[in-house]
Amino acid sequence: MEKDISQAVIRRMPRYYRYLGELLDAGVERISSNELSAQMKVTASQIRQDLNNFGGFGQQGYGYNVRFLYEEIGKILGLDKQYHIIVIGAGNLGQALANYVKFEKRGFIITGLFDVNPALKGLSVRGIPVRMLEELPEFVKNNKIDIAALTMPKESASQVANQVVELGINAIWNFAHLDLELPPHVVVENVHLSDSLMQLSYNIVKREQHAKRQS
Amino acid sequence: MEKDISQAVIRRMPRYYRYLGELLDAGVERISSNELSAQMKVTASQIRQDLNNFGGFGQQGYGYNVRFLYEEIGKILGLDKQYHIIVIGAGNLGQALANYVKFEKRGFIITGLFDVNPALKGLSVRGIPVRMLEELPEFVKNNKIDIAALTMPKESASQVANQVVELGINAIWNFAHLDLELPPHVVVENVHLSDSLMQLSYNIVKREQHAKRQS
DNA sequence: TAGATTGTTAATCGATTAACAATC
DNA sequence: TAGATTGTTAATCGATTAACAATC
Repeated sequence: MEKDISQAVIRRMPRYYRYLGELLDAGVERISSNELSAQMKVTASQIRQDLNNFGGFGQQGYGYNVRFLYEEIGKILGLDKQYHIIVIGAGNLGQALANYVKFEKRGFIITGLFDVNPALKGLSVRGIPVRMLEELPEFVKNNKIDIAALTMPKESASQVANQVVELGINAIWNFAHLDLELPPHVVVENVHLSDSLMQLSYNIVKREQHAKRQS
Repeated sequence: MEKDISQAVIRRMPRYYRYLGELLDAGVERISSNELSAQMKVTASQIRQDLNNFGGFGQQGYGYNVRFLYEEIGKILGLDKQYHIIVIGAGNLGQALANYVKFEKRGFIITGLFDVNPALKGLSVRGIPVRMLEELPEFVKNNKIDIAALTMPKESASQVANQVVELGINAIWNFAHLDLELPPHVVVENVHLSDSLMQLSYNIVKREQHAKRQS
């Protein structure tokens, strides 16, 4: 059994993917770890180490073929597959996800939108009708769903997460501000916007203290 | 000059803050690093080390006073101050931020909403009117703004970021999917939703490979 | 072949965990 | 005072960087 790749490496992969995509769009054919290092402001050593966790994608004396590396990283990230997503919570955030066309290009297809608010009945976002939450079991039975995005208030998130897992969905993109406790086979990715905002305010305060110390 | 505290520690602070807030709401008065460790699923050692970066908040033989520690972490994160935020890009995501009342409780006040789309003229979210982007310089001159949240498409993000910095705003909450290149005094916090989604799909693929190997 | 650049091993640096003396 | 638990030092572990032999 091969060793697990560290989360630090995984977090960097989408960024490599993005830079390579831009190079590809710009018509660049090959790139060395050194050139990429300069653009991305990470060490060339780190780039080579990171990539070699997954295999040898380059060639001595040449560097990396941009298109090839782009596609390989895409495969590593699972972007060669399709994922059907339901969004639970059809407020602004849920609608924002449903509207974000870029996701579809990468194989993430928003298939359903759910809410408990009857006022949203009849609303449809990019052709996807908002369904009432009680229709969820039936819907999941009839449609292969890979991911549930939770964009409802945190009060109901825990319960809905359990329900979703019981219905056989094993991957959750969690925007609710709490830690979900779920069976180990369930993959959870958290987006905690308020944590992010607090990191920002920490850095603002730090900068101001720093400035004060200077003077 | 004291040493910089590592980003790893900073990223964990909002989570401590959240758990302590919940303990406070639950009426818990004191907690030991060991009890907290069990709840948060991190080591007690890490909790003590993290906190002692900022000072000794506990007491031997007693543990930590929940309310005191909660408030101290709040101060560390700068939550004892107010921040005025403008959101540039009044699409679903921008509206979601403007609507998120929880932020206000922590001192983050959405003060303005901007967009280039004339169709949004007249719209108002939680009493905040959507203004046209050309009104931005005037608005920033007349209002003290601390943070600009960028929720517009990435194509214009770089240019708007530069403008915002020129107008004297030195903190950016960046939702656009690109790396902003700004002067070093500007604090940037990125939220890259598609990176997050790719990490999720990576973990889905990993789990499936794992399951296959088992069988 | 000579030059360039990878893949990979070794060295360093930093972060996490363990241990325990200090002290409430 | 005895017991509990912190604050902090030391040990371990892991991640990053440097160096260089392999090789295109």
